[in-house]
Formats: sequence, structure tokens, C-alpha cells
Amino acid sequence: MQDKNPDNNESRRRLIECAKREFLEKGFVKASLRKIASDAGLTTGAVYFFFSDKNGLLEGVVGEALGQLNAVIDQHFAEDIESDLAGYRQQDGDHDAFTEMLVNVIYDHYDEMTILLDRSAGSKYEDFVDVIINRLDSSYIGLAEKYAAVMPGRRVNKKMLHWLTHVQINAFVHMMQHEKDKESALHFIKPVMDMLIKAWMEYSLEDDV
Amino acid sequence: MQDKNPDNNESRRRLIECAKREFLEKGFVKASLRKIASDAGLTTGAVYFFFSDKNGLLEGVVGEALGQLNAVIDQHFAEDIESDLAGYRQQDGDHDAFTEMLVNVIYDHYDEMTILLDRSAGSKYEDFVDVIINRLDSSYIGLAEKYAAVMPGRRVNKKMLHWLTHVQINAFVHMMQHEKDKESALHFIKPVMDMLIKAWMEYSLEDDV
Amino acid sequence: MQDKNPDNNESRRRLIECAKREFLEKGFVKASLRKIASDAGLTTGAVYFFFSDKNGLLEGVVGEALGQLNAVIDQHFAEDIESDLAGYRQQDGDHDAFTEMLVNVIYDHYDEMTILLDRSAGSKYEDFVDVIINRLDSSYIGLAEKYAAVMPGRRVNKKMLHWLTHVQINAFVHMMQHEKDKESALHFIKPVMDMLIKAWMEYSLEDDV
Amino acid sequence: MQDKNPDNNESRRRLIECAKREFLEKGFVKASLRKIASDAGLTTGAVYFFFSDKNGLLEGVVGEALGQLNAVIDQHFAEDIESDLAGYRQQDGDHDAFTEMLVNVIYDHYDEMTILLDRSAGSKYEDFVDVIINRLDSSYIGLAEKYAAVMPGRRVNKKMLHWLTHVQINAFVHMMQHEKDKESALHFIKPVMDMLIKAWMEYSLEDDV
DNA sequence: TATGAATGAGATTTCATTCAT
DNA sequence: CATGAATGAAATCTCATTCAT
Repeated sequence: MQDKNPDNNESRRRLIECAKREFLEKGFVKASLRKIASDAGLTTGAVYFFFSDKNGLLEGVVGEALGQLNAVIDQHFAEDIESDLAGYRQQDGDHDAFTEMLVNVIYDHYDEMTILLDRSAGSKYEDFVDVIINRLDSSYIGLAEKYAAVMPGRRVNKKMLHWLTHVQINAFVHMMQHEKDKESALHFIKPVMDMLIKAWMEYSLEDDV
Repeated sequence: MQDKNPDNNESRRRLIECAKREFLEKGFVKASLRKIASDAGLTTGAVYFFFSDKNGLLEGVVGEALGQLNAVIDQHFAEDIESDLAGYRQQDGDHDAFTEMLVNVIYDHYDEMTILLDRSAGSKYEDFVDVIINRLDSSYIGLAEKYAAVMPGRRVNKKMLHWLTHVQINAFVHMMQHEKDKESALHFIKPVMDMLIKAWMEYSLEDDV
Repeated sequence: MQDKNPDNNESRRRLIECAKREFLEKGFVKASLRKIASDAGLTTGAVYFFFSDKNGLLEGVVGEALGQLNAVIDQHFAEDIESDLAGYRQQDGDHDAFTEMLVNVIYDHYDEMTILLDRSAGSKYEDFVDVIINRLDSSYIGLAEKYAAVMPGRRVNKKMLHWLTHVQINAFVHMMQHEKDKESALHFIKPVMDMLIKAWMEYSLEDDV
Repeated sequence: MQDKNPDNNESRRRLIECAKREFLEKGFVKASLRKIASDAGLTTGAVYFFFSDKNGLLEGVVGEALGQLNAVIDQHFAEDIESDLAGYRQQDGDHDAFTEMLVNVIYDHYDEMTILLDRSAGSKYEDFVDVIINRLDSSYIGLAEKYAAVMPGRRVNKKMLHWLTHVQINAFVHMMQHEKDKESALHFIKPVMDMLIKAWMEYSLEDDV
């Protein structure tokens, strides 16, 4: 079942707004649809007019943020795919741009991201972080494999790479929880990303047996 | 009210065993006492004979693991307090020993740690990771301050230090999720800890303004 | 949270009716929501649609009766405040009117009053009688103090006054339990009130020390 | 089933002591046997060794007080039965003695009386007050009938008499709740009893139709 | 476009009571 | 003389969901 159309509806907007607050406060499982509806001046039935179910409502809350985040990631890796080793070497600049775009998306949808990262247990998005990590992970492995191809005696250290991806994601989560505005966020995250790129260079390949 | 004594009781053991499985599978909030009791061949009332309530049951499941973990951490920092700068420099060895003890405790109580780390939302242990992080964090800051005292023009970079603590903890979580036995766990975690110690040396202090 | 609106709802009415019977029979604490709901042909959940909780349901049962009773008392004492000693002497007439209004309210809500007086232990109305007594008591003390002001060598005998207030309230309770219709109730209560007014005149003041 | 023997047992005494406290605090229905037993350093099972059930335990708590109270009342009315009209006229003295004995029994078993009067709802003693009232009532009616027999054109006003009995009992209840020691209790109750005897004289008979 | 009503299944918790040992 | 274990029934309450209107 497709949920009812977006925009243009005041009640739907109120529902989303109140759901956002409730999810933030209580988490997906403990959030109460009755409370959300009544906060919005509506009844629970109304929720089911606009959304398929509780998960659908969550989708209404985080959908756009999620879309934008995915778009940024898609675009980043679309470019990467075309980049050759030369491009790869210069990726600091790239990375900087990518980091800034991520920070933008994240801070433009701060509450939604917090819900996705920290309040979605029990919902269909509970694996959100894992999904992101998997996407990054396979891209990074692809990249590293190109790199390894020209480095005789070396091969991709997948476990370390996977962990570094985790650390990278967690760095953004950490950033969100500790820096409340974009500027200080960038001030924190840039050196961290630099550190990670260095680690990436140093540990992503290991000696062939 | 103190929960009933451990050991010697078959039903209590069964209850804990079944609770462990249920908590692992569904998480604290969604776990059903009814199911736990009936899996154990008992009634819900029986749970309340042995434990004070749902949180008490969780305590029954993770209590010992938690105690051992805390003991290891306590001991580590008790030693640190006596260590001076000299000791601090050589701490790699220390750290190796600490790491090994942690890995031992963790893998001796694999399921319990998983519950504490990942399935305890909504319970009295939901802040478990934060508590650990805070303990480590303040110890590390103390250590870094001693270090900074003899480094003119430098001061402790608390934010970076705090993040590195996070990364350290997350490394153990990551390890648990990806390495199923002690040996491969150590094989993974040791280089990671080395990497973190290097980062610690490099980033824990920043230039004074 | 405000309970759902009165009137117009058949199920709500049935719920209140069945709750009234159950409260009357078993008292608040031992009354079973399950039984009330099923007597009304509904499920327990339905109770929570119409009322906030068990106390809210009791409020639904006795609310109106309580409001009317309070209104009668309010009005009586609003008049008293304007009455001076002269008015006080003639208060028999007043008192007769007050007594009649009380009897009216009580017998128009016989079951509800019985619940409030005798079956509300454990509920938010368990202090109902005490509250009424306190209201009357402080009014009576005020009245007696005016009286004492013009009687040299005499002062208010608060303990006796307080007891007489108790006796007055208990007289109404007694009346309810023994007289089943308004007419015989008035026939019983009027001489009793006369007796109490005499006692009031005689015992409300004591010799100054 | 007869409850186990009294006296001489330390555990039984402790159980009674703790039950007394629990009943006082929570009332019969809400009192918890588990808590009583554990306060006494025993288990619930032990309660059932010494007492038949929850009511039996209450009996253990209030039994002796009840016995003494009944003895005082028995004795009072045993004397009355032999008293003729002459004796009846002088009964003030009698009444004073009776009042004093009641006050003695009540204040020697203050907690037990409080439980009987105010905390026994739901137990087999919940009608305690009614039972006492009925005993007094029928005695008083008998007395009044003797009196009426020699007063032509007058007959017993049973309703008024019954109410006065209520007032008398309630006076003792009131006394208990407001006067914490025997002396001030007597100071309060004596004038009240005098007042009631006057009312008794005046209102216990009414004109024959 | 929504409401209002209601369900039904579930949750945790509490309790008096029993009984083998 | 008492424990420790367990039952079974009940309690209040919460919730997502449905559906006629």
C-alpha cells in the first residue's frame, strides 16, 4: 500500500512533526501512535489515512532526509567509479567536498538523522547504519582493489577496511552527538577524516602471504 | 529487595538461560517474560520468585559478566594511578595485557556482552556503553594532563581524546560482532589498538592558543 | 489527559452503569475492570478509550453528583459569609433550606453518594468525607468566633465543634443507609438537625480559662 | 481448622507484630503476606503454619483486643439485665464506669482497635462496627421498652435510638483518632457521653399515635 | 478527509495459597 | 518448625490496528 501524497496537507505535516518529536523522545518501539495523533489534534485513525502503519509514519518522518543522504552518497561513488588511480590519489579534495556535503545533509536534517541512527530499533530502518556501512564498504573494497592491482606483493586487508568504514560512520554519529552546529561539526570532523585517510593508506593493504 | 541466591537452583538457571536467548533475540523491551517463563517450563509468577522484576532478571543474566568486566577495568586503572610518566611511555605492554584480559572476559561471556552492548535499550543497563566510556575518558584525560604538563605550548585536546575513547570501545564491539573466537579476536584487535595508541600520541595534545 | 465527552454515547453510559454496580458491590479496590467491561459487553480496552484509568472511571460515575453536592455547599457558605450575628441567630430557617437541598442532591444520586461515602477507599476520592468535614469545620469555627467575640469570658471549643461536625455528616450517612426515600429521609433528618443545632448552641463555646 | 497455639512462640509473635504494622499501614486487602513474613524474617509458608489464612492472621492480631472489648460489653449488659428502673435512673455512675473501662480497653489496644475500625475492609471483621452497634442497639431498645412501659402515651423511638447508638460508637472512634492518650481521651469523651445521655432521655421515647 | 469506537492481544506485576521436604 | 519453590488466577494498563460512517 502506497502512503497518501506528501506536501500540501496540513494535517499530514502536523502528524509528521509530532511523530518526529515522539520518536526522538521515546524511540520507535515505545512511541505511541495515540499520543502522536492527539498531539497533532487528530485521532489514531487519521494516521492510517495518511500512512500505511507505524513504519510508514516513520518513513514519512525520515524519508526525505534519507533520500538526500543517499543521493549524496550515490553521487560520490558515481564519481569515484570514473576516477582512476590518479583521481584516487587526489581524493583528499574530493573527500573534503564529500565530507562537507554529508555534514550539510546531516545538519539540515538533524532530528531525522538522530532518529535513524539512534531511535529506530524495532523499525524497518533499524539496520540503517549497517546498510550505509555495507554500501561504503563495498565501494572502498573496489577502490582498494584497483589500488592493490598496481602494488605487487600487496592485497586488500578487508577486515581492517571494514573496520575503518565503521569508524568513519561512527565519527559522523559522534559528531552529531557532540557538535550542535555545522561550523563546529566541520571543525571536528575534518581532522578526523584526515586521520582516517592516513590510516586507510597505511592499513588498507597488507602483505600477500 | 534482594533477588534470590544464585547457584544451586535448576529452575533459576533455566530461567536465566531462556531469558538470555530471548533478550538476545528481541532486545530487552520486546522480550516477553511470559515466553521466557514458559520456555523454562514455569509460570510468569516464578520469575518474580527469583527476581525482583524484568530488570532484575536482566541483572541475573549479565550480573556476573558485568562484575568481571568492571574488575578488569578497575584493576587496570588502579595500576595506572601509580604509574608516572615513565610508566606511561611503556604502557604498550600494559595495554597489551589489558587488551588480552578484556578479550578474555568478553569472549567468556559473549552472549551477555552482546546483550549489554546491543540489546539493553530500555533497561537499567541501557547506558552501559556510556558509563564505560566515561570511566575511560576521565582516566585518559588525567593521563594526558600529566603528559601535557611537561610539554610546553601544548594542551589536552579533550574532544579528540573523547572521540578516540569512543573508537576504542567501538573497536571491541566491532571485534565481538566479527570475530567469533578469542584467537582471531586478538589477531584483529591488537593492530587496531596499536593504531589507536599511535593516534593517541599524535592527537591527544594540541597547540596552545 | 481529559476523559472523553459524556452524553450521547451508549457504550460509555453502559460502562458507567456497570461500574456503578461493581463499585457499589465490591468497593473501588476490589472492583474488577474486566468484569465491568464484560458486563457492559465490551473489552477492558474500551474502558481506556473512554476513561483515563480506574480513577477516571470512578470520576465518570460520581462526577456529576459530586459537582452538585459541592455547588450546594458552596452556595450555602457563600450566603453565610454575608450573614452577621443577626443572620446567624435565625439560621434555623436557613438550615432547614440547606438540609432540604442536601437531601435532594443526595437522594437524586443515591448510589453515587453511597460509593463516595462508603466504597471509595483506595481511590482518589477516599478522603471525600474528610474534605467535606474540613470545609464545614472551618466555616463553623469562623461562625463560632464571631459569636464568641460578643460573649465575654467565653471562647470557641474547637474540639467539640469538630466532633459536632462529624456527627452532622454521619447523620447524613446514617440517613442514607436507613431511609430509602426523600420523604422519610427528611422526616428523620430534621429533628436530628434540630438536636444538633441545640447542641451547637450549648457546647460550641466553653468558659475561658 | 484451628490455628496453632498462642503465646510461647517467638516466630508467631514476630509475625503478629509485623502483620499489625502492615495492616495498619495498608489495610487488610492491600496488605501483603509476603512482606509480613519477610519483615518477620520468615517466609510466607510460615504464616500458614501458624494461621489458617490471611483472615486467621488478622484474628491473631486483633483476637485478644476483641475478646477484652466483648468482655467489657458483656459485663455491662449482664449487669443491666438485672437492673430495674431504679438502677436505670442512676446509670450515670454506671455509665461513667463503663466509659472508663471502654477507654481502658481501647487505649490498651490502640493499634488493634484502629485496624478493626478502619483497616478491616475486605476481612471477616469488616462488619465489626455494625456488630457492636447491633449489640448495643438491642440492649438499649430493651432498656427503653422497660422505661416506656411505665410512661403512658409514650413508645420507643427506635430510629432515633438506633442513630444515637451510632453516634455513641462514632464518638469513640472519633476519640481514638483525635486523642492520643487515655487522659485526654477521657477528658473528651465524658462530656460527650453526658450529652448523649441527655439526648437519650429526651429522644428515646416519642408520643404514641 | 477524517473521526470515534472498539478490539484483541499483549504487556508486567502481585498475590494468596499449597506442598514436598 | 519452617523453607523454598511454584502455581494460577487475577490485576491494571497499553498498543497498533481496523472500520463504519
